[in-house]
Amino acid sequence: MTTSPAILTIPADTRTRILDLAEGLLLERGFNAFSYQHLAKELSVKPAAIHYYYPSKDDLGTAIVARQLRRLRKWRDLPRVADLPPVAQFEALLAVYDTHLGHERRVCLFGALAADFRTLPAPMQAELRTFNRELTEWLAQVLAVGRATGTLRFVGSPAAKAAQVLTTLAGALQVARVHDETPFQVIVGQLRLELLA
Amino acid sequence: MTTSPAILTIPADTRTRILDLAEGLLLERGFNAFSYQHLAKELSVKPAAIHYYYPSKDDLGTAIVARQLRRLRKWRDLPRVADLPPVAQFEALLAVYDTHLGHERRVCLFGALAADFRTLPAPMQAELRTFNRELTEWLAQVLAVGRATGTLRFVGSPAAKAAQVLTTLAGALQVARVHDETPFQVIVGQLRLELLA
DNA sequence: CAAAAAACTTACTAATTAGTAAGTAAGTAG
DNA sequence: CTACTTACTTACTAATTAGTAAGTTTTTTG
Repeated sequence: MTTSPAILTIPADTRTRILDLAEGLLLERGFNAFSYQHLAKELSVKPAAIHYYYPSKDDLGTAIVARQLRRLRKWRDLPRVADLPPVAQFEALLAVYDTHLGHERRVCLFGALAADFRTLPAPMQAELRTFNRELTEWLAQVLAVGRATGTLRFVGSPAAKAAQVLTTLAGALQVARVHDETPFQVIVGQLRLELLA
Repeated sequence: MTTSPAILTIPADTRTRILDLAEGLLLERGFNAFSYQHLAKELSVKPAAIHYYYPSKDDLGTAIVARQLRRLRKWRDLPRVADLPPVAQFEALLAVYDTHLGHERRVCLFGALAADFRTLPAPMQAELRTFNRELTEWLAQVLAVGRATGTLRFVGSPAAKAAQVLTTLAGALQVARVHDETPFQVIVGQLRLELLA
Protein backbone atom coordinates (compact mmCIF):
# COMPACT_ATOMS: atom_id res chain seq x y z
CA MET A 1 0.00 0.00 0.00
CA THR A 2 2.77 2.42 -0.92
CA THR A 3 1.47 3.88 -4.16
CA SER A 4 -1.55 3.49 -6.43
CA PRO A 5 -3.82 1.36 -4.29
CA ALA A 6 -6.76 1.32 -6.67
CA ILE A 7 -6.92 -0.14 -10.12
CA LEU A 8 -10.63 -0.24 -9.44
CA THR A 9 -11.42 2.81 -11.54
CA ILE A 10 -9.99 2.58 -15.04
CA PRO A 11 -9.13 6.11 -16.23
CA ALA A 12 -9.80 5.55 -19.97
CA ASP A 13 -8.30 8.02 -22.39
CA THR A 14 -10.37 10.55 -24.27
CA ARG A 15 -10.24 8.58 -27.52
CA THR A 16 -11.81 5.57 -25.80
CA ARG A 17 -14.28 7.64 -23.81
CA ILE A 18 -15.53 9.18 -27.06
CA LEU A 19 -15.87 5.77 -28.69
CA ASP A 20 -17.64 4.30 -25.65
CA LEU A 21 -20.10 7.14 -25.40
CA ALA A 22 -20.81 7.22 -29.15
CA GLU A 23 -21.30 3.47 -29.20
CA GLY A 24 -23.72 3.67 -26.29
CA LEU A 25 -25.74 6.42 -27.95
CA LEU A 26 -25.72 4.56 -31.24
CA LEU A 27 -27.15 1.44 -29.63
CA GLU A 28 -29.59 3.34 -27.44
CA ARG A 29 -30.89 6.03 -29.77
CA GLY A 30 -29.58 5.48 -33.30
CA PHE A 31 -26.75 6.87 -35.40
CA ASN A 32 -28.46 10.08 -36.47
CA ALA A 33 -29.60 10.84 -32.94
CA PHE A 34 -26.36 12.19 -31.57
CA SER A 35 -24.01 14.95 -32.63
CA TYR A 36 -20.46 16.03 -31.87
CA GLN A 37 -21.94 18.68 -29.57
CA HIS A 38 -23.79 16.07 -27.55
CA LEU A 39 -20.69 13.96 -27.20
CA ALA A 40 -18.55 16.98 -26.31
CA LYS A 41 -20.90 18.28 -23.64
CA GLU A 42 -21.22 14.87 -22.02
CA LEU A 43 -17.44 14.39 -21.97
CA SER A 44 -16.69 17.98 -20.90
CA VAL A 45 -14.53 18.69 -23.91
CA LYS A 46 -15.02 20.91 -26.95
CA PRO A 47 -16.48 19.48 -30.18
CA ALA A 48 -13.14 20.09 -31.92
CA ALA A 49 -11.50 17.65 -29.53
CA ILE A 50 -13.66 14.94 -31.01
CA HIS A 51 -12.76 15.99 -34.53
CA TYR A 52 -9.14 15.66 -33.44
CA TYR A 53 -9.56 11.94 -32.83
CA TYR A 54 -12.32 11.25 -35.34
CA PRO A 55 -12.14 13.90 -38.09
CA SER A 56 -15.60 13.17 -39.41
CA LYS A 57 -18.66 11.46 -38.04
CA ASP A 58 -18.14 8.83 -40.71
CA ASP A 59 -14.76 8.04 -39.17
CA LEU A 60 -16.34 7.79 -35.74
CA GLY A 61 -19.09 5.51 -36.97
CA THR A 62 -16.65 3.31 -38.80
CA ALA A 63 -14.46 3.07 -35.68
CA ILE A 64 -17.46 1.88 -33.64
CA VAL A 65 -18.25 -0.91 -36.06
CA ALA A 66 -14.60 -1.84 -36.52
CA ARG A 67 -14.17 -2.20 -32.76
CA GLN A 68 -17.26 -4.38 -32.48
CA LEU A 69 -15.86 -6.60 -35.21
CA ARG A 70 -12.55 -6.90 -33.37
CA ARG A 71 -14.47 -7.75 -30.19
CA LEU A 72 -16.52 -10.39 -31.96
CA ARG A 73 -13.41 -12.10 -33.28
CA LYS A 74 -11.72 -11.93 -29.90
CA TRP A 75 -14.80 -13.28 -28.10
CA ARG A 76 -15.33 -16.07 -30.61
CA ASP A 77 -11.70 -17.21 -30.32
CA LEU A 78 -11.54 -16.99 -26.53
CA PRO A 79 -10.77 -20.46 -25.08
CA ARG A 80 -13.66 -20.12 -22.65
CA VAL A 81 -15.96 -19.74 -25.65
CA ALA A 82 -14.26 -21.68 -28.42
CA ASP A 83 -13.74 -24.77 -26.26
CA LEU A 84 -17.35 -24.94 -25.08
CA PRO A 85 -19.79 -27.58 -26.31
CA PRO A 86 -22.33 -26.26 -28.87
CA VAL A 87 -25.22 -25.87 -26.43
CA ALA A 88 -23.07 -23.80 -24.11
CA GLN A 89 -21.82 -21.73 -27.03
CA PHE A 90 -25.40 -21.03 -28.00
CA GLU A 91 -26.18 -20.05 -24.41
CA ALA A 92 -23.11 -17.80 -24.38
CA LEU A 93 -24.50 -16.07 -27.45
CA LEU A 94 -27.88 -15.61 -25.78
CA ALA A 95 -26.08 -14.18 -22.75
CA VAL A 96 -24.56 -11.47 -24.93
CA TYR A 97 -28.00 -10.40 -26.12
CA ASP A 98 -29.26 -10.55 -22.58
CA THR A 99 -26.48 -8.18 -21.57
CA HIS A 100 -27.63 -5.74 -24.24
CA LEU A 101 -31.12 -5.95 -22.79
CA GLY A 102 -29.87 -5.21 -19.30
CA HIS A 103 -27.82 -2.28 -20.61
CA GLU A 104 -30.61 0.26 -21.14
CA ARG A 105 -32.24 -2.14 -23.58
CA ARG A 106 -29.58 -1.56 -26.19
CA VAL A 107 -30.22 -3.15 -29.54
CA CYS A 108 -27.40 -5.03 -31.22
CA LEU A 109 -25.08 -3.31 -33.67
CA PHE A 110 -26.86 -4.81 -36.63
CA GLY A 111 -30.28 -3.81 -35.37
CA ALA A 112 -29.08 -0.29 -34.71
CA LEU A 113 -27.73 0.29 -38.21
CA ALA A 114 -29.84 -1.80 -40.59
CA ALA A 115 -32.69 0.68 -41.04
CA ASP A 116 -30.38 3.62 -41.81
CA PHE A 117 -27.97 1.42 -43.77
CA ARG A 118 -28.21 3.38 -47.02
CA THR A 119 -27.27 6.63 -45.31
CA LEU A 120 -24.08 5.15 -43.83
CA PRO A 121 -20.61 5.76 -45.25
CA ALA A 122 -19.31 2.92 -47.42
CA PRO A 123 -16.56 1.75 -45.02
CA MET A 124 -19.15 1.46 -42.26
CA GLN A 125 -21.42 -0.56 -44.51
CA ALA A 126 -18.56 -2.86 -45.40
CA GLU A 127 -17.57 -3.45 -41.77
CA LEU A 128 -21.16 -4.18 -40.81
CA ARG A 129 -21.52 -6.72 -43.61
CA THR A 130 -18.36 -8.46 -42.45
CA PHE A 131 -19.55 -8.38 -38.85
CA ASN A 132 -22.85 -10.02 -39.74
CA ARG A 133 -21.29 -12.55 -42.09
CA GLU A 134 -18.67 -13.72 -39.58
CA LEU A 135 -21.20 -14.00 -36.76
CA THR A 136 -23.55 -16.01 -38.97
CA GLU A 137 -20.75 -18.31 -40.10
CA TRP A 138 -19.71 -18.87 -36.50
CA LEU A 139 -23.24 -19.78 -35.42
CA ALA A 140 -23.74 -22.03 -38.45
CA GLN A 141 -20.69 -24.01 -37.36
CA VAL A 142 -21.95 -24.22 -33.78
CA LEU A 143 -25.32 -25.46 -34.98
CA ALA A 144 -23.77 -27.99 -37.35
CA VAL A 145 -21.67 -29.52 -34.58
CA GLY A 146 -24.59 -29.39 -32.15
CA ARG A 147 -26.86 -31.32 -34.48
CA ALA A 148 -24.12 -33.79 -35.36
CA THR A 149 -23.55 -34.52 -31.69
CA GLY A 150 -27.28 -34.70 -30.97
CA THR A 151 -27.48 -31.76 -28.55
CA LEU A 152 -29.19 -29.30 -30.90
CA ARG A 153 -32.23 -30.01 -33.03
CA PHE A 154 -33.41 -28.28 -36.20
CA VAL A 155 -34.36 -28.95 -39.81
CA GLY A 156 -32.74 -27.35 -42.84
CA SER A 157 -29.16 -26.25 -43.33
CA PRO A 158 -27.06 -24.90 -40.46
CA ALA A 159 -26.43 -21.75 -42.49
CA ALA A 160 -30.14 -21.09 -42.97
CA LYS A 161 -30.90 -21.81 -39.33
CA ALA A 162 -28.06 -19.54 -38.19
CA ALA A 163 -29.32 -16.67 -40.35
CA GLN A 164 -32.82 -17.18 -38.99
CA VAL A 165 -31.75 -17.33 -35.34
CA LEU A 166 -29.53 -14.23 -35.50
CA THR A 167 -32.17 -12.27 -37.34
CA THR A 168 -34.66 -13.26 -34.68
CA LEU A 169 -32.34 -12.19 -31.87
CA ALA A 170 -31.66 -8.82 -33.48
CA GLY A 171 -35.37 -8.30 -33.90
CA ALA A 172 -36.11 -9.47 -30.36
CA LEU A 173 -34.00 -6.64 -28.91
CA GLN A 174 -35.90 -4.18 -31.09
CA VAL A 175 -39.22 -5.52 -29.86
CA ALA A 176 -37.97 -5.17 -26.30
CA ARG A 177 -37.28 -1.51 -26.96
CA VAL A 178 -40.70 -0.84 -28.46
CA HIS A 179 -42.58 -2.75 -25.77
CA ASP A 180 -40.68 -4.12 -22.78
CA GLU A 181 -38.44 -7.02 -21.82
CA THR A 182 -41.27 -9.53 -21.84
CA PRO A 183 -41.49 -10.22 -25.59
CA PHE A 184 -37.71 -10.64 -25.71
CA GLN A 185 -37.88 -13.35 -23.05
CA VAL A 186 -40.82 -14.95 -24.84
CA ILE A 187 -38.99 -15.08 -28.16
CA VAL A 188 -35.76 -16.38 -26.64
CA GLY A 189 -37.80 -18.98 -24.74
CA GLN A 190 -39.33 -20.08 -28.02
CA LEU A 191 -35.88 -20.37 -29.60
CA ARG A 192 -34.63 -22.52 -26.73
CA LEU A 193 -37.75 -24.68 -26.84
CA GLU A 194 -37.23 -25.42 -30.52
CA LEU A 195 -33.46 -25.81 -30.61
CA LEU A 196 -32.53 -27.62 -27.43
CA ALA A 197 -32.98 -31.33 -28.00
CA MET B 1 -67.02 7.24 -73.58
CA THR B 2 -68.45 10.71 -73.26
CA THR B 3 -66.27 12.19 -70.53
CA SER B 4 -63.32 11.17 -68.31
CA PRO B 5 -62.08 8.09 -70.14
CA ALA B 6 -59.08 7.41 -67.93
CA ILE B 7 -59.09 6.59 -64.26
CA LEU B 8 -55.75 4.97 -65.02
CA THR B 9 -53.64 7.77 -63.57
CA ILE B 10 -54.80 8.78 -60.12
CA PRO B 11 -53.95 12.45 -59.57
CA ALA B 12 -53.40 12.21 -55.80
CA ASP B 13 -53.67 15.41 -53.82
CA THR B 14 -50.70 17.11 -52.26
CA ARG B 15 -51.50 15.83 -48.78
CA THR B 16 -51.36 12.23 -50.00
CA ARG B 17 -48.31 12.80 -52.19
CA ILE B 18 -46.44 14.13 -49.17
CA LEU B 19 -47.46 11.15 -47.06
CA ASP B 20 -46.57 8.66 -49.80
CA LEU B 21 -43.15 10.17 -50.36
CA ALA B 22 -42.36 10.50 -46.67
CA GLU B 23 -43.43 6.92 -46.05
CA GLY B 24 -41.24 5.69 -48.87
CA LEU B 25 -38.22 7.59 -47.59
CA LEU B 26 -38.88 6.39 -44.04
CA LEU B 27 -38.90 2.76 -45.15
CA GLU B 28 -35.97 3.16 -47.52
CA ARG B 29 -33.61 5.40 -45.57
CA GLY B 30 -34.92 5.93 -42.03
CA PHE B 31 -36.87 8.66 -40.25
CA ASN B 32 -33.97 11.00 -39.59
CA ALA B 33 -32.72 10.71 -43.15
CA PHE B 34 -35.18 13.06 -44.80
CA SER B 35 -36.16 16.67 -44.23
CA TYR B 36 -38.99 18.97 -45.25
CA GLN B 37 -36.62 20.43 -47.84
CA HIS B 38 -36.07 17.02 -49.42
CA LEU B 39 -39.77 16.34 -49.56
CA ALA B 40 -40.51 19.81 -50.93
CA LYS B 41 -37.92 19.65 -53.68
CA GLU B 42 -39.07 16.21 -54.79
CA LEU B 43 -42.71 17.31 -54.89
CA SER B 44 -41.97 20.70 -56.49
CA VAL B 45 -43.56 22.66 -53.67
CA LYS B 46 -42.09 24.87 -50.97
CA PRO B 47 -41.28 23.47 -47.51
CA ALA B 48 -43.99 25.65 -45.98
CA ALA B 49 -46.58 23.79 -48.05
CA ILE B 50 -45.66 20.65 -46.14
CA HIS B 51 -45.93 22.47 -42.82
CA TYR B 52 -49.41 23.52 -43.97
CA TYR B 53 -50.57 19.89 -44.02
CA TYR B 54 -48.25 18.49 -41.36
CA PRO B 55 -47.26 21.36 -39.03
CA SER B 56 -44.35 19.46 -37.53
CA LYS B 57 -42.30 16.48 -38.54
CA ASP B 58 -43.78 14.71 -35.54
CA ASP B 59 -47.22 15.16 -37.06
CA LEU B 60 -45.99 13.78 -40.36
CA GLY B 61 -44.37 10.78 -38.73
CA THR B 62 -47.44 10.05 -36.68
CA ALA B 63 -49.62 10.30 -39.79
CA ILE B 64 -47.45 7.71 -41.55
CA VAL B 65 -47.78 5.20 -38.73
CA ALA B 66 -51.47 5.93 -38.25
CA ARG B 67 -52.13 5.23 -41.91
CA GLN B 68 -50.20 1.97 -41.78
CA LEU B 69 -52.28 0.92 -38.80
CA ARG B 70 -55.49 1.73 -40.71
CA ARG B 71 -54.17 -0.29 -43.65
CA LEU B 72 -53.32 -3.25 -41.43
CA ARG B 73 -56.82 -3.33 -39.97
CA LYS B 74 -58.40 -2.98 -43.40
CA TRP B 75 -56.20 -5.72 -44.89
CA ARG B 76 -56.76 -8.08 -41.98
CA ASP B 77 -60.55 -7.67 -42.21
CA LEU B 78 -60.73 -7.96 -45.99
CA PRO B 79 -62.90 -10.99 -46.93
CA ARG B 80 -60.19 -12.25 -49.28
CA VAL B 81 -57.82 -12.38 -46.30
CA ALA B 82 -60.09 -13.04 -43.33
CA ASP B 83 -61.90 -15.93 -45.05
CA LEU B 84 -58.71 -17.73 -46.08
CA PRO B 85 -57.52 -20.92 -44.39
CA PRO B 86 -54.59 -20.37 -41.98
CA VAL B 87 -51.87 -21.55 -44.33
CA ALA B 88 -53.07 -19.16 -47.02
CA GLN B 89 -53.28 -16.35 -44.46
CA PHE B 90 -49.69 -17.03 -43.50
CA GLU B 91 -48.69 -17.01 -47.17
CA ALA B 92 -50.57 -13.73 -47.62
CA LEU B 93 -48.49 -12.27 -44.81
CA LEU B 94 -45.28 -13.48 -46.42
CA ALA B 95 -46.45 -11.91 -49.69
CA VAL B 96 -46.65 -8.53 -47.97
CA TYR B 97 -43.04 -8.79 -46.85
CA ASP B 98 -42.06 -9.96 -50.30
CA THR B 99 -43.69 -6.84 -51.74
CA HIS B 100 -41.55 -4.71 -49.42
CA LEU B 101 -38.50 -6.52 -50.70
CA GLY B 102 -39.44 -5.87 -54.31
CA HIS B 103 -40.08 -2.19 -53.50
CA GLU B 104 -36.48 -0.96 -53.27
CA ARG B 105 -35.89 -3.44 -50.45
CA ARG B 106 -38.00 -1.44 -48.05
CA VAL B 107 -37.96 -2.65 -44.48
CA CYS B 108 -41.24 -2.95 -42.64
CA LEU B 109 -42.60 -0.11 -40.53
CA PHE B 110 -41.49 -1.73 -37.32
CA GLY B 111 -37.99 -2.42 -38.61
CA ALA B 112 -37.68 1.16 -39.82
CA LEU B 113 -38.56 2.73 -36.49
CA ALA B 114 -37.42 0.34 -33.76
CA ALA B 115 -33.79 1.49 -33.59
CA ASP B 116 -34.69 5.19 -33.34
CA PHE B 117 -37.71 4.48 -31.16
CA ARG B 118 -36.59 6.62 -28.24
CA THR B 119 -36.19 9.67 -30.41
CA LEU B 120 -39.74 9.42 -31.75
CA PRO B 121 -42.63 11.59 -30.54
CA ALA B 122 -44.88 9.88 -28.02
CA PRO B 123 -47.93 9.60 -30.31
CA MET B 124 -45.79 7.88 -32.92
CA GLN B 125 -44.46 5.45 -30.32
CA ALA B 126 -47.99 4.68 -29.18
CA GLU B 127 -49.24 4.03 -32.73
CA LEU B 128 -46.29 1.76 -33.47
CA ARG B 129 -46.90 -0.26 -30.32
CA THR B 130 -50.54 -0.71 -31.29
CA PHE B 131 -49.54 -1.65 -34.83
CA ASN B 132 -47.15 -4.33 -33.61
CA ARG B 133 -49.54 -5.62 -30.98
CA GLU B 134 -52.47 -6.00 -33.34
CA LEU B 135 -50.38 -7.69 -36.01
CA THR B 136 -48.99 -10.14 -33.46
CA GLU B 137 -52.43 -10.91 -32.09
CA TRP B 138 -53.72 -11.52 -35.60
CA LEU B 139 -50.91 -13.93 -36.43
CA ALA B 140 -51.27 -15.72 -33.09
CA GLN B 141 -54.90 -16.41 -33.95
CA VAL B 142 -53.94 -17.64 -37.44
CA LEU B 143 -51.33 -19.96 -35.95
CA ALA B 144 -53.71 -21.27 -33.30
CA VAL B 145 -56.34 -22.19 -35.87
CA GLY B 146 -53.70 -23.63 -38.20
CA ARG B 147 -52.34 -25.94 -35.53
CA ALA B 148 -55.83 -26.94 -34.38
CA THR B 149 -56.75 -27.91 -37.93
CA GLY B 150 -53.45 -29.68 -38.48
CA THR B 151 -52.14 -27.47 -41.31
CA LEU B 152 -49.50 -25.60 -39.30
CA ARG B 153 -46.95 -27.17 -36.99
CA PHE B 154 -45.06 -25.61 -34.08
CA VAL B 155 -44.34 -26.08 -30.39
CA GLY B 156 -45.08 -23.52 -27.68
CA SER B 157 -47.89 -21.00 -27.45
CA PRO B 158 -49.36 -19.36 -30.57
CA ALA B 159 -48.57 -15.95 -29.05
CA ALA B 160 -44.89 -16.80 -28.55
CA LYS B 161 -44.61 -18.30 -32.02
CA ALA B 162 -46.33 -15.28 -33.57
CA ALA B 163 -43.94 -12.87 -31.82
CA GLN B 164 -41.00 -14.95 -32.98
CA VAL B 165 -42.15 -15.19 -36.60
CA LEU B 166 -42.92 -11.47 -36.97
CA THR B 167 -39.64 -10.52 -35.36
CA THR B 168 -37.86 -12.81 -37.77
CA LEU B 169 -39.63 -11.32 -40.77
CA ALA B 170 -38.83 -7.77 -39.70
CA GLY B 171 -35.21 -8.76 -39.24
CA ALA B 172 -35.12 -10.63 -42.54
CA LEU B 173 -35.94 -7.44 -44.46
CA GLN B 174 -33.15 -5.66 -42.60
CA VAL B 175 -30.69 -8.40 -43.53
CA ALA B 176 -31.82 -8.10 -47.14
CA ARG B 177 -30.93 -4.41 -47.05
CA VAL B 178 -27.49 -4.99 -45.57
CA HIS B 179 -26.63 -7.87 -47.88
CA ASP B 180 -29.03 -8.78 -50.69
CA GLU B 181 -32.28 -10.62 -51.27
CA THR B 182 -30.71 -14.04 -50.80
CA PRO B 183 -30.67 -14.20 -46.97
CA PHE B 184 -34.29 -13.02 -46.92
CA GLN B 185 -35.32 -15.91 -49.15
CA VAL B 186 -33.23 -18.30 -47.06
CA ILE B 187 -34.85 -17.17 -43.80
CA VAL B 188 -38.37 -17.27 -45.22
CA GLY B 189 -37.63 -20.71 -46.64
CA GLN B 190 -36.58 -21.84 -43.18
CA LEU B 191 -39.80 -20.46 -41.69
CA ARG B 192 -41.89 -22.33 -44.26
CA LEU B 193 -39.93 -25.52 -43.73
CA GLU B 194 -40.60 -25.44 -40.00
CA LEU B 195 -44.20 -24.24 -39.98
CA LEU B 196 -45.88 -25.95 -42.89
CA ALA B 197 -46.95 -29.40 -41.78
C1' DC C 1 16.79 21.02 -20.72
C1' DA C 2 15.23 21.84 -25.50
C1' DA C 3 12.64 20.33 -29.33
C1' DA C 4 8.91 18.05 -30.92
C1' DA C 5 4.80 15.79 -30.82
C1' DA C 6 0.24 15.09 -28.66
C1' DA C 7 -3.86 16.85 -26.92
C1' DC C 8 -6.43 19.82 -26.88
C1' DT C 9 -9.28 25.09 -27.04
C1' DT C 10 -10.89 29.24 -29.32
C1' DA C 11 -13.09 31.10 -32.88
C1' DC C 12 -15.03 30.68 -36.87
C1' DT C 13 -17.81 29.13 -41.47
C1' DA C 14 -21.21 27.43 -44.44
C1' DA C 15 -24.97 24.51 -44.77
C1' DT C 16 -29.05 22.62 -43.16
C1' DT C 17 -32.61 22.10 -39.96
C1' DA C 18 -37.64 22.75 -38.27
C1' DG C 19 -40.72 26.10 -37.88
C1' DT C 20 -43.43 30.79 -38.36
C1' DA C 21 -45.82 34.88 -40.05
C1' DA C 22 -47.73 37.25 -43.51
C1' DG C 23 -49.30 37.57 -47.97
C1' DT C 24 -51.72 35.86 -52.30
C1' DA C 25 -54.30 33.45 -55.81
C1' DA C 26 -57.88 30.37 -56.82
C1' DG C 27 -61.91 28.16 -55.82
C1' DT C 28 -66.51 27.85 -53.16
C1' DA C 29 -70.83 29.31 -50.78
C1' DG C 30 -74.34 32.29 -49.81
C1' DC D 1 -70.96 39.75 -56.62
C1' DT D 2 -69.01 39.22 -52.08
C1' DA D 3 -67.11 36.87 -48.25
C1' DC D 4 -64.75 33.10 -46.88
C1' DT D 5 -61.90 29.11 -47.12
C1' DT D 6 -58.32 26.32 -49.13
C1' DA D 7 -53.91 25.89 -50.74
C1' DC D 8 -50.35 27.42 -51.12
C1' DT D 9 -45.58 31.02 -51.69
C1' DT D 10 -42.32 34.42 -49.99
C1' DA D 11 -39.43 35.70 -46.67
C1' DC D 12 -37.74 35.09 -42.61
C1' DT D 13 -35.67 33.22 -37.75
C1' DA D 14 -33.19 30.75 -34.44
C1' DA D 15 -30.95 26.62 -33.58
C1' DT D 16 -28.05 23.03 -34.77
C1' DT D 17 -25.13 20.68 -37.74
C1' DA D 18 -20.33 18.98 -39.39
C1' DG D 19 -16.13 20.66 -40.14
C1' DT D 20 -11.67 23.81 -40.25
C1' DA D 21 -7.74 26.73 -39.06
C1' DA D 22 -4.91 28.59 -35.93
C1' DG D 23 -3.28 28.94 -31.51
C1' DT D 24 -2.03 27.04 -26.71
C1' DT D 25 -0.89 23.94 -23.17
C1' DT D 26 0.82 19.55 -21.74
C1' DT D 27 3.47 15.55 -22.27
C1' DT D 28 7.06 12.92 -24.22
C1' DT D 29 11.56 12.24 -26.19
C1' DG D 30 16.34 12.76 -27.44
